[in-house]
Amino acid sequence: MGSTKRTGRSDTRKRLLEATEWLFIETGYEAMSLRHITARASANLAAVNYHFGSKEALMQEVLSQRLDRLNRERLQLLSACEQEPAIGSDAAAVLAMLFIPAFRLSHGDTSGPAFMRLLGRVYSDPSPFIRSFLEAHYRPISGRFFEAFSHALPALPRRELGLRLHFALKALSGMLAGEDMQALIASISQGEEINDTELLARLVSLLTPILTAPFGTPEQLNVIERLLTLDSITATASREAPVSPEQEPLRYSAPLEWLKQGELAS
Amino acid sequence: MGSTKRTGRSDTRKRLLEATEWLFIETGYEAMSLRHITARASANLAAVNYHFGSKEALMQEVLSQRLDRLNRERLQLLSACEQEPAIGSDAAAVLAMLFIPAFRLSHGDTSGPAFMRLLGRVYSDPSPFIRSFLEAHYRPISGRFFEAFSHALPALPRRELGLRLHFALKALSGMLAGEDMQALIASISQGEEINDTELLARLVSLLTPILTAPFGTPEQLNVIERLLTLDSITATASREAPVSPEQEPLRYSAPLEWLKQGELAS
DNA sequence: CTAGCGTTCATACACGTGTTTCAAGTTTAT
DNA sequence: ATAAACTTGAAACACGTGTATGAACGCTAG
Repeated sequence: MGSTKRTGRSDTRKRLLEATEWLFIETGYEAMSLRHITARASANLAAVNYHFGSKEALMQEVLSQRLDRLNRERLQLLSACEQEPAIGSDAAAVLAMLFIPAFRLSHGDTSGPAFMRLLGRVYSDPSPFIRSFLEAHYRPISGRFFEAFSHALPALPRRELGLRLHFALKALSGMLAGEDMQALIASISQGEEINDTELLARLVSLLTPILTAPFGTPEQLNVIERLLTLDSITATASREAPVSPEQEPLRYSAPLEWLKQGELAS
Repeated sequence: MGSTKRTGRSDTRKRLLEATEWLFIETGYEAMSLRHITARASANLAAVNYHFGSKEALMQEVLSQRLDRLNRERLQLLSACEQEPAIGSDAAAVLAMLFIPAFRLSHGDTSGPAFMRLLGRVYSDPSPFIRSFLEAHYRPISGRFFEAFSHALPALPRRELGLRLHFALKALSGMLAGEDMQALIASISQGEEINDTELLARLVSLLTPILTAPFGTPEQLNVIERLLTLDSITATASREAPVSPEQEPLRYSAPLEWLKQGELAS
């Protein structure tokens, strides 16, 4: 019997966890107040301090529940692949090993596609608490995957690899954060009848070049140099004739993002 | 004489602007309180409301002063390049046109390398005010540059282009935000005697593949499929033997990021 | 039934936030 | 010098935050 001290039938603890997860996904850590959480969970304000002790402990519980399992399965997949050199030494494959468990968890689980949004939030939330939690919980997996990438890309200096990984993961998290990804997954995966394999391959193929792209070619260098001179010309030209000390304010109206522009003309 | 209503010699307005910019770069919008600002500027708390009216108006002034000029010069450079088809139809070159003015402003100006950090902050700050400001002030340039990219990559569907641009810019902003970029620019540009052209070419060559990479190849699809089966095997295996209902918490210690890992073994 | 324990409730605390007020000081112009 | 305009100063306001306190409730075991 006596497993934990918890005996009674009270689902308010679970309701608090769900409400917290939802609000975190929707608004982020700082903007998510205990009063919002308890209101959404139909619980009393003091309930969170009774069940968890503090806001941070609540959040820690939510994140651990989701991310620990994810990272554990990522490591399992990596271990399983390291036996097969054909896969283990392919940078795109290693990248996919980071994707696939997250992708599966976001599909099969009760949370549904919300899991991806949670990943995006937790990767991009600026709160110090979230950042330190993330760094802490990624400590065991970052080392192993760094070595895997290093093994798949032996020609790349380790410092350069670290830079590019940082780069690629930022791109990934930025991608997951917005609703764009959900829209993409939802519309494409059933609208245009693409299967999971193709969608995953597409995502991976967008990311891998960040890791494998060669340094600037001579032609690129020429283009850059040409642009630099052009830029200095136009810049000095505009400075010689400063139209107004109060630089004319750019007119603006409704928000419009890159993606929406792409949607316009399909 | 009567240009504006301002006559007196009071530099507290300028001090407020500088303190605001510094604190925003360092801590972000929400974490930057008016009391912090006025303390750092050696001004009274009421000064900001007297000179600007509100915290948002203060921030708007700071951002306009920096970003309006940047975007104006970006557009100038784009216009100058559209005359030359050899450059105007190269995706890497168009990407460089976004970089170069920012790069120059961060070098020549009094603000120094802080300008890059400001860009990173403003691109990644989650505050609704910052986001709407950004969307508003990028309205005039996003359209023109989208067309430029579309012209340079005619084979890419517009929707796909929007997706990839969103992707690439997220990666860029994530890059600028951290201190990694400053460390990179500082150490590399004078440590390893690389010139600005090479550094720019390197950054551009990391970003362009996101725009130009082909869709998943058949070999990639095979790899993904193999990984998917492997993943489902390991996942079900671990689910059949659930070690503990309370999943064992991953042990963690000091923070460690990808980049730092790369620095370790040079 | 009743004592005890786990849980919920309303309320209060101490603090930090952006904003406002109005008196005092300082410069500029008549 | 006197008046007007501009600028600073200290204090307070109303609000939202995370946390703490006891009293009341509900169930279950003795």
